[in-house]
Amino acid sequence: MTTSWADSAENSANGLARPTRPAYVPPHLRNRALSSDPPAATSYSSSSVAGDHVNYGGPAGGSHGGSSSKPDLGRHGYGSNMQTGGGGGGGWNGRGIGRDRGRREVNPFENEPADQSSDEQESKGINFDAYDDIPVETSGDNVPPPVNTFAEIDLGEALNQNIQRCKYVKPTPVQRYAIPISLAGRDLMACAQTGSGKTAAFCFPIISGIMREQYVQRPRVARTAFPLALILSPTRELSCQIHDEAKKFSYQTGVRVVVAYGGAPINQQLRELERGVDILVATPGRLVDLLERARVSLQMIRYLALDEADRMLDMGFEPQIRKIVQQMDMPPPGMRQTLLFSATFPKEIQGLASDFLSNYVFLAVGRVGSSTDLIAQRVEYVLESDKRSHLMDLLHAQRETGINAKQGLTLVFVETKKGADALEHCLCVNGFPATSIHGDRTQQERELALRSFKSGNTPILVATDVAARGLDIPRVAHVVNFDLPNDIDDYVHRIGRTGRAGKMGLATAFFNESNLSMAKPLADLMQEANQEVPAWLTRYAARASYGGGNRNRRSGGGRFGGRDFRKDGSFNKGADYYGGTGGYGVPPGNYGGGGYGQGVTSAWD
DNA sequence: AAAAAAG
Repeated sequence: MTTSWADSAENSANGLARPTRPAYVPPHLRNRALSSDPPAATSYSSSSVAGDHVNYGGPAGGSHGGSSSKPDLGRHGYGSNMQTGGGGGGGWNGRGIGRDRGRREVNPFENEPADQSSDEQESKGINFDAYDDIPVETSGDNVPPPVNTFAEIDLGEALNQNIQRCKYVKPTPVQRYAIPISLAGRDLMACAQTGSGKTAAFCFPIISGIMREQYVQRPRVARTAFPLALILSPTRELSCQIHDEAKKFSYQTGVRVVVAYGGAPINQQLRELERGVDILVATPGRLVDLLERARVSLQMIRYLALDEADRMLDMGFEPQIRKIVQQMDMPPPGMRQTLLFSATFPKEIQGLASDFLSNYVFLAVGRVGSSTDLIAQRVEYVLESDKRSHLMDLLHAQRETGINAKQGLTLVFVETKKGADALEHCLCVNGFPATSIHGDRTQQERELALRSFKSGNTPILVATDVAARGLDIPRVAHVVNFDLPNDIDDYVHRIGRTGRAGKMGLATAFFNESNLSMAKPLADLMQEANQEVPAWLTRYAARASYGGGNRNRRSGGGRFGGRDFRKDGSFNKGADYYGGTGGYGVPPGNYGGGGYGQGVTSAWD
């Protein structure tokens, strides 16, 4: 079995390729793929430093079934419609291959806020010390080893340039592990703390993979788009954010990214789809709509990524996700690569998720409480009737003491949409510049509110859980849980809107008798995160009755969903969170990949 | 019970 795509290219060029394996043809060879020219190995050799442990087209050793069976989806006639202009040196730079009908690609880096260079370090939030000593658990067959630098992974010249343009210096911990696993073609279930660079972790391998294979011939059906990759997320704003990121990563790679979500006119999205799509980022509802109109087909999907995967598979979303993944025309597990990411991953959801996966690698990055180490957590006992005035006291003090002096933003979570409107109004009336975001507002209003908040124009945002997950809003200095959620995982995601990219953050929660079910999980979480737990909360926690709606999923002391549920029920029953058989706290160099080094952070989501 | 996601 060949493991390098140079070999594959050679086989293909000689017309000997078996149809069961994908064959790579470097762009500079594509328009003469059928000639007898020997394939030159020069175009990529310079960057394939890590050939010893990162092999494209299949895992090294290739001994585990299923994992190497990359889909072969009618890939014939490669090079048939290729017209690379011979431009560029790198064999990877297949820009603009017959796509987009000559339209000039907008430079997504152009309008980047031209950082005041003194502030650049600050704004990019590269904190190289914050994640020094991160425990990692991997499990699964034959797990590909991590890398320490982007340079040792051959992602392709164009993508490397974009990584530089993004000013990512080193891969973050989750990226160090997840990218090689994905590049090896393996399915992946990954848990990593909020704000640790998950988006890039799944985007890089997908973009890189498509760059290698964009010669794939797709069916020609009028008005139907055939994306090669699908990225699903639970909210429209998160899909937009992922789309924006993916656009940057795929600039000048020839890989086209399109976003589709509800609440916005569908026509423009349809036009974008008609211009061609490689990676489709979508929310479930709009995607189902597009599938039912047959404007999108999933039959060519080779990569499926679910962001906030546990949320996507919980009660509200599961039927829609099953429909998309299992009841339309998407290739089954093993014929596609599936990547699931979240900061939390309850066991029961892992069970559901395993339906979508084939011989997957489980990855948990982050020591107990590692994310929340960066977030100072406070809990205050506040009666329902005192919440508003208490919040305004906080905001007022904040304004005085200058905790938020540097344009710090405050994100206030409430339980209901009506509550959000009411609180926003109350704050505005009292002279606090606030706006709000929730599912009853129009999409236009939602996006405006988010922009206004991000820009600091209205530095207070009142939000429902629509804003709890994934949104990357720099400079959120303070998250207030005006109403606590009923699920500790939701709390983890909410406070994760601050303390991102290695920076410090503050989270304040208002607790009262209506939050009794949260007393124990909250106290446990805070303790794990080395936070001071008020004595009154400890008393509530001790009193917390069994079964009172408190399904404490982490009775093992678990944090960040970091255990592979496949280990449950066997020898590990009742063991501590990371007490498994190995992989925990991987010592530097254990994988033969060189030292872990000191700072390992940089490319945050 | 609530929120999100199609119109």
